[in-house]
Amino acid sequence: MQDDASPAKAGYHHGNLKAALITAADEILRDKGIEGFSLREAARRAGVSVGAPAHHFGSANGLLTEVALLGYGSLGAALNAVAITEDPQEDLRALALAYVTFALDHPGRFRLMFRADLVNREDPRYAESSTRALSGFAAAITRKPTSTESGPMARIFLVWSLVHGMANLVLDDKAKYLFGGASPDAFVRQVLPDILARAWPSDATDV
Amino acid sequence: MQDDASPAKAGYHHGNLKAALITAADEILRDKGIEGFSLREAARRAGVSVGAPAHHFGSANGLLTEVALLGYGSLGAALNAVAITEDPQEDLRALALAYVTFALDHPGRFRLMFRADLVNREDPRYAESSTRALSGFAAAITRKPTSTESGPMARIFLVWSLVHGMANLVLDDKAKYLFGGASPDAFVRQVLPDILARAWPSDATDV
DNA sequence: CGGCAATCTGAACGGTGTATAGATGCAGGA
DNA sequence: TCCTGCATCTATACACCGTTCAGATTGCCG
Repeated sequence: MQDDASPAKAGYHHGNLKAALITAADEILRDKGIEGFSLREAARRAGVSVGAPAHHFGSANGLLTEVALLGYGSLGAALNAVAITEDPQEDLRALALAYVTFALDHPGRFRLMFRADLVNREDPRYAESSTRALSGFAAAITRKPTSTESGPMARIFLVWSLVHGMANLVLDDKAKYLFGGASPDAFVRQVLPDILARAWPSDATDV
Repeated sequence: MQDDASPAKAGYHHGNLKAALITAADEILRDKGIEGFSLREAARRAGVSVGAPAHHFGSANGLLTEVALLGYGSLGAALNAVAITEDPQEDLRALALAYVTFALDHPGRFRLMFRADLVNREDPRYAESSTRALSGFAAAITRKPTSTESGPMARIFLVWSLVHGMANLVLDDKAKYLFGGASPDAFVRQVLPDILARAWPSDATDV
């Protein structure tokens, strides 16, 4: 993605503006978060005029949709990088940690991915991209024996809710009200693993 | 709050502008959501010039902080309205349902309450207001026996994460990818109670 | 009843997204 | 090789936004 951003040729025609704008937008998200994003700054970083992005993306929504799709790709990669063990509970703990870590490492991307007002979910790639990102969770949950007769969707929803809630609370710096003034990063590294180990012990049979 | 908004006197001086602006802002959140809010429109709805709010709140941040504090008050009221039974698990299910229902009934307020960039958390009333709102959860969790030796803070964090994650996923219309195209409202009324019953059965001893 | 301080106005500045008319230059056909 | 069509990009304009500030207004207190 980095290389795609370099102009194929300098001059009136950028040569690779679409990719350059996507990269620029992603970098703004990294630098200033989702609230610091502006279409004009993306154009500025790509070295083009304010109206140029409209031709490729129609609107800011169109550009951010592309970034969100990349975001789901990177989340999926982060989750798939978690080694699969023979203990589904262990896998769930590792996936949960990876999920929260991703949110903390890429807060801009993560927040964008869930913003229905900024991302065009009608894009046919959206459902596929977001579903694939969570396929690791789905697999671990289906592999995991359960004592309840809950359907797989209900179980996925519960697990997803838990990790998504943890990610959001930590990202919004709400955990500090419960665990002292520890930084979000320290919390995830030092406290969260313990919490997960007790939430999903390897000998449990819940959900 | 509604009555506080009516001007004590018409004329150059509004008479009760501070309360009127808070009401106007809350109504904008109800009508157009957090992204549709603007300080200028709040001034417009209160029938006052664009610079008037600055005197009372300093900035948009200051006004929204007041609205967020009211929001935590209304969330606390919604949670405290849940009847306390002799079954802590039953209480947790009712609280969870109330939490998600509140988020769905007041999406603008709910989203604002967790926006660190829009709300001044240094305000001394903030910590008190948000802690009190969740006191019902804390009480139910402390009353609930557990088989693990997790600390109360860890247990609160887990429960809060679960309900907060559910609220956010439903609010962001993500549940539909798991449970067909059911509207968020229908999901909360028809599907969620079942899910909660299986997540926190009355005879369980987890978390 | 006079003056002070709180309150509010109105205009200005720099920022935003979007629309549109016109300039530019690449690519492919004659 | 020329040249024409079309995709691409520029520049400008418009309507918003938050914040600031000098000045007008008025309630209130001495």
